[in-house]
Amino acid sequence: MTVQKRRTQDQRSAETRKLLLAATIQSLMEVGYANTSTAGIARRAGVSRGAQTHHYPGKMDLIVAATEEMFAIFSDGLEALAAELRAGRLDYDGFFEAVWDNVLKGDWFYSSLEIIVAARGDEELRRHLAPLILELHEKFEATWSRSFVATAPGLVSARVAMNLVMNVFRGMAVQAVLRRDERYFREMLQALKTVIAVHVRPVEPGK
Amino acid sequence: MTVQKRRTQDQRSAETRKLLLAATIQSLMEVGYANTSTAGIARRAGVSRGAQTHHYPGKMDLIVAATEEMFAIFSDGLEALAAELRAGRLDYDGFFEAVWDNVLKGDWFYSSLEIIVAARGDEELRRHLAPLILELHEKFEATWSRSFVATAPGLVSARVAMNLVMNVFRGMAVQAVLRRDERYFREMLQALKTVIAVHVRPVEPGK
DNA sequence: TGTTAAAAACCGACCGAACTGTTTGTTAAT
DNA sequence: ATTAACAAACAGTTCGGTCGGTTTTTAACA
Repeated sequence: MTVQKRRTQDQRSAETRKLLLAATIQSLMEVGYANTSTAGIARRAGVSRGAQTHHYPGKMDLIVAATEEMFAIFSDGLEALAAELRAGRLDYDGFFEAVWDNVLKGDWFYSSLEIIVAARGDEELRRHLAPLILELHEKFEATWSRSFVATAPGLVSARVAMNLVMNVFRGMAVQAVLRRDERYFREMLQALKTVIAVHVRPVEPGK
Repeated sequence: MTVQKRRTQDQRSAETRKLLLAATIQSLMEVGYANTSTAGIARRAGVSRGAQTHHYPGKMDLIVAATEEMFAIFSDGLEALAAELRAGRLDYDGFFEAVWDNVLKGDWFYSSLEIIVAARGDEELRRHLAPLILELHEKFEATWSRSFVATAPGLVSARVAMNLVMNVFRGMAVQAVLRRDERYFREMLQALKTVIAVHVRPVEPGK
């Protein structure tokens, strides 16, 4: 006989939603969008299907809410690393290594890739996600421009350099799906750092 | 009353298969993997479902065969552009523009992205695709190393530079799904050319 | 060369499984 | 008592795979 804790309605809602969103992200990460079903999410979350439909009536609601959560995790994570860099507790190389590690090892990147790709074939999903992506990019750029300065802004601005880096990471992660080769990725990462270092450097710590 | 052309069995097979593979690629491009069904493919191809199952019994057979076709189109296209570059009929800038144009405008890139992402959640599909990807990469590297030389091979080799470029393109294409901004992409492309030009240059035409 | 049996290509109906959304009923909180 | 949270069964659809039957081509043979 388990003891029933008394929880407020808000607590019950919040906990159930949290479970559902975490299960959604996990499902996208593990089995991909094509194999992610609302029933499967409810099962993973340990929540009845009725509870799931109550909080998120349609599959789209679940996906969009999970995406918001992922993007928040992502931008918070990047900002935390950038703060370490600005504080001088992480150097240029270490920062890149840490970001890449976050991309490849964290749940959120591949989950968001699944969703973005799915959105390509789903007009409604795309409409919901587009503003979220724009907001995410703005946060990225804000974080990045607080942390790096361009050596020759007229040629390659800090903002553009950042987008190059993020795009390389995106591309590498896609490639990693079918080509899991640690040595190759270390080589790529090293080259990326070299190539970007020409155009951008961290702000002076403490400045 | 249409006149029935007499065709050999080989011709009939080849034509039907061609229609089915083209329809598969088109379907992946237009509606994505999640919304691509075997019945839909047969409909697009103007082929009965029976004929489809005869030539490609399972969905996987269809997908794998279509992937082989796409990869062939892709590597042939890149080699053709590189040949133009080597012949001096295309300069460094023009080559990059043309490759990017191929990526964004052609059917094959997003189709292959759909398949790669789907493969992440499907062990069997991944097993079938992995060797195809390796073969494709080898062709890329062969084409590229015939066409470019590194300025400082010890620092960033021609091979690694190419992979950086391809990864940036991959990343940009993914980004383009939710952020269709022509100006932004031109800016990125310009920066990419600038950044890579430091480490790599085309072989001398005619050499 | 004309005939015909075998093989290949093609057709479309059918089946079970899985999924999303809906609905009706129950329990817990206010 | 009223409302929100939770539970579970149900309905309609779609999908991938299977299968018996038909048409076209091939090839053996008289």
